[in-house]
Amino acid sequence: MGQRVRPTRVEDAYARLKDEIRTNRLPPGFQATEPEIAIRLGMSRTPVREALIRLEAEGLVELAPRRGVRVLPVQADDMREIYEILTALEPDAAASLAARNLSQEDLAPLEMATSAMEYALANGNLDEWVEADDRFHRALLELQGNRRLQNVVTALYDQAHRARIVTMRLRETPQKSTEEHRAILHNLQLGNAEETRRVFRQHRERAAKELLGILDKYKFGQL
Amino acid sequence: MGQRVRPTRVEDAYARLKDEIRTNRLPPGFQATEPEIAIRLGMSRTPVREALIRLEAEGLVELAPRRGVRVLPVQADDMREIYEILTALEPDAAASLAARNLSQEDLAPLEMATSAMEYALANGNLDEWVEADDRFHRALLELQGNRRLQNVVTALYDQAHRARIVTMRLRETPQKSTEEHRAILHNLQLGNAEETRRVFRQHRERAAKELLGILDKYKFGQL
DNA sequence: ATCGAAATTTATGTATGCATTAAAAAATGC
DNA sequence: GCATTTTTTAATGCATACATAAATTTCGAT
Repeated sequence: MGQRVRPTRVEDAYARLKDEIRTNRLPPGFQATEPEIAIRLGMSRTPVREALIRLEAEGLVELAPRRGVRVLPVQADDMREIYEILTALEPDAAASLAARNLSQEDLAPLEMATSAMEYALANGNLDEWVEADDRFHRALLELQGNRRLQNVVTALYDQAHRARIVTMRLRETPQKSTEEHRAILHNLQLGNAEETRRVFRQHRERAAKELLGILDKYKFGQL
Repeated sequence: MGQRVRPTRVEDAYARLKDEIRTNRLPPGFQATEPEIAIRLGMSRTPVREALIRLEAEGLVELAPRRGVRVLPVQADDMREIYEILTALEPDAAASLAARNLSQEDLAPLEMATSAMEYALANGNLDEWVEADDRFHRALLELQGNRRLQNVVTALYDQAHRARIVTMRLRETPQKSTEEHRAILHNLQLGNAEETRRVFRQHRERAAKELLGILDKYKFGQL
């Protein structure tokens, strides 16, 4: 299979930093210099720098000229931008997938993710719910196949993920959202492209509205 | 204004390489090692490397383990991916712009780009036509305002640009395409969101079909 | 001539060194 | 005290050094 290459330090730095950012352990606004990060990760500045360039390209950090790296905040306006794009992209992708009339087997990853969401919801496990939600959307993209689309959407998810973690606790339980996922899956199974698109679009628009409402309401200065 | 910082070598390397790739002076499939590029650009490997990482993130080159950099080809499948995304994004963006009922003045950049296309078409200046077309789409995005959307679409344009240059010569004159731009602009002026979306979507779908037809027909092994 | 092993070359990943210059701190004058 | 200048500190951009390992060539044996 894919020749196992020994992981490089750059990859390590990239993965670790990205994970810490995604999970808010390196919170928005966090700032540090290259040497500081290098020491923390136990390597020289070179691989750290290269990892940071990648993270910057993905929109997770900003490399300020003399102040080092800053983890970018995700504020209401950012989420507006992100959801605007997702609302345009995902329903289309789902519709094209529905048109392909996939087998139950092909759709299994979506079925599993949906069930996991329902299960997590029933148990009030919000973190797990968010993860399952993520899996659903990623699996859908993978099935759809457009690699560039996957990259674009994934990058946006990674940016939005942090805000979602925080707002998760400030909203009602995601009952509605879970039902919508089930409905999307149902329409994918039926191969109903137009209805899939409609339901998905509505899902995104409702979710965006809800999330933005919370962000505006609580006015996170630096989220 | 934005404090003029002396351009760094990384920026220089990035800009030069990107331009050479965009214009096919570094054609798809071109391959070189880091030291080779460094010598060509008159700098050490370090800034070259950092520029290459950026270009890789943008999907223009591939950093193969031991073979150095390779300029990525843009084949039919790639264009299919790119146009699928653009078809989902741009019509939506245009529609949201139309809904804002912009003034003639605001729309001036689009007017100028459209006129330039018509002029270039009349004079059979295809290179200029492509550039004006590019300006139209970029101006529209800028007006629309979503920064992330701009980045995503711009990156896709940069990838597609090279294929467009080549196929330009193998197709009929872009009469139809030019008219469609005029129609899009017209609907933006009228503030007709739904019709703007429809016309734009049709524009994208027709353009994609045409371009893919040419790519499939001529079967560019390595474009 | 053909194959395989050993030697050589060289691209990469990473560390380190260093000049430049921004920022912070200290010192000076009012 | 407060503002201003000087000094010090230290972060970055870039060059260079170097170990490792892949690729290539050389060489020898059959």
